[in-house]
Amino acid sequence: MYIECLVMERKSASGSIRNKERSKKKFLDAVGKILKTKGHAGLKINDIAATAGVDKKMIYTYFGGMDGLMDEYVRTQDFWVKVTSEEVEKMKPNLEDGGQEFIRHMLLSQFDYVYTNKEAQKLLLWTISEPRKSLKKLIDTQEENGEYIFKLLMESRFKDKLETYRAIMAIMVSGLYYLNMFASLNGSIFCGIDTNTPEGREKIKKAISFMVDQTYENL
Amino acid sequence: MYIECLVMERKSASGSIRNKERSKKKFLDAVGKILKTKGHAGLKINDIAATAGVDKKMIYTYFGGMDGLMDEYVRTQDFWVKVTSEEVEKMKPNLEDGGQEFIRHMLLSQFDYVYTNKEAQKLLLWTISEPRKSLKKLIDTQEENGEYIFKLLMESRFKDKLETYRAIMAIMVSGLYYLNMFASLNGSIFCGIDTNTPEGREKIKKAISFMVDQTYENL
DNA sequence: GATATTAGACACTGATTGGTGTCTAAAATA
DNA sequence: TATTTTAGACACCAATCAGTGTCTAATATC
Repeated sequence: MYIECLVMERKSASGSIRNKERSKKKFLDAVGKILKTKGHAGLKINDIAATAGVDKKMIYTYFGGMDGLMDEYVRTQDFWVKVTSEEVEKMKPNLEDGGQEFIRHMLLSQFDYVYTNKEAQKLLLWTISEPRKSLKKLIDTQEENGEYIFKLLMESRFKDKLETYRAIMAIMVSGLYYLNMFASLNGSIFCGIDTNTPEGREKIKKAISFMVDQTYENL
Repeated sequence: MYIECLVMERKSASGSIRNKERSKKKFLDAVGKILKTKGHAGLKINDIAATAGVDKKMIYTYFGGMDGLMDEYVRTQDFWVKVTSEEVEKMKPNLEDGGQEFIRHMLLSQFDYVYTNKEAQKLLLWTISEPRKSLKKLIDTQEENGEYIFKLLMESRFKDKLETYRAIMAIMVSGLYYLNMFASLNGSIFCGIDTNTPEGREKIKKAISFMVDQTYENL
């Protein structure tokens, strides 16, 4: 009987009306859409089902419930993980500068990327709002990726100063994260800089560039 | 009739069993307590009433509803507004350095303050999670306060470079905000720095101090 | 002390939430 | 083609949510 069960396992429906994989994708897309517009707090199971246009019951059968769906959604996101791995290849030729131009370029493009990508912004906000295994895993993966870059590009250049270098990067990266999240909500002026105007953003970029240079020249 | 209404206005109850002001305070305290533990998303009217030990109906009669209560709560918070105004007095004697020591001290103490004060942390998170008039007003007040300091201490020192100085401060302040919120949730290691250990925090402080010095020396 | 007012206890409504049971028809299997 | 499986439509439940009406007893006013 058990063997039969295994043998009899049938393929998922792949018709034009009933299609498991297509419906799963619809759910995952709905999560993305709602996250982008309402943030993680707006991820209610009824809304997701309505947005996907598929019965909510399927969320339980496919993903085991909301948590499973959220986790699977988060697992499909890797945003800047791939961005950076593309960039790191592009930048490899001139790595004799200890990664100075690479890190400058990365910080500046990250700053704009998070600004334009609302989904990434809400995901970022999610990670500091709610403890969740899959979010932690996402962060850990990013962290590993970053570690690879630190080891590859900066370790030999900064040696015993590497820890301070790391701390400086931590402040800058989290600073640009926060500024972008701040910009799109309760007022955009922070320390007198309007992070929603091109002029304001240019000032931030200038500051980032200055700080990178100072770090490479004087640390 | 109208005149009579005005004249007849009686004092609020101030007995030991029924006491308007005491109950209002209980509500405001309950908001603080729930915000600290569950964050702004946990601010449900039933929970607040239960925590306060006062009937939820009173929230409507006293504050006009949840929004009114939240707004009044936010209005009572002024956290670092007073911190900085105390500090600015203390630091006034040696303002010939263009505010270098003042800003160093402010950033470092801000970093620890946000770390230990969960309520401030959740309030900060609130401001980048939900648009709300009273939150915007709180931010604007802070911004005015900061503007006063910039004008007083840094303007004459940095002159046409003031805008870049502002941008650097914006990055550092928001960086330390984000790092603290990050630390208390989905993993504490950011760029290889563990912001939950004294060693990790010391590294961040060293970096802050370095960046302040570089700014004052080379901007 | 008598009267008017109001703090607050309690019960209730309707909307929204997450979650499940049942039935049908589409699609896979034999 | 006949049979089995399952996608998914629909109805339903219990819990939780915000908000309101009613009644009583504590308090203020006279």
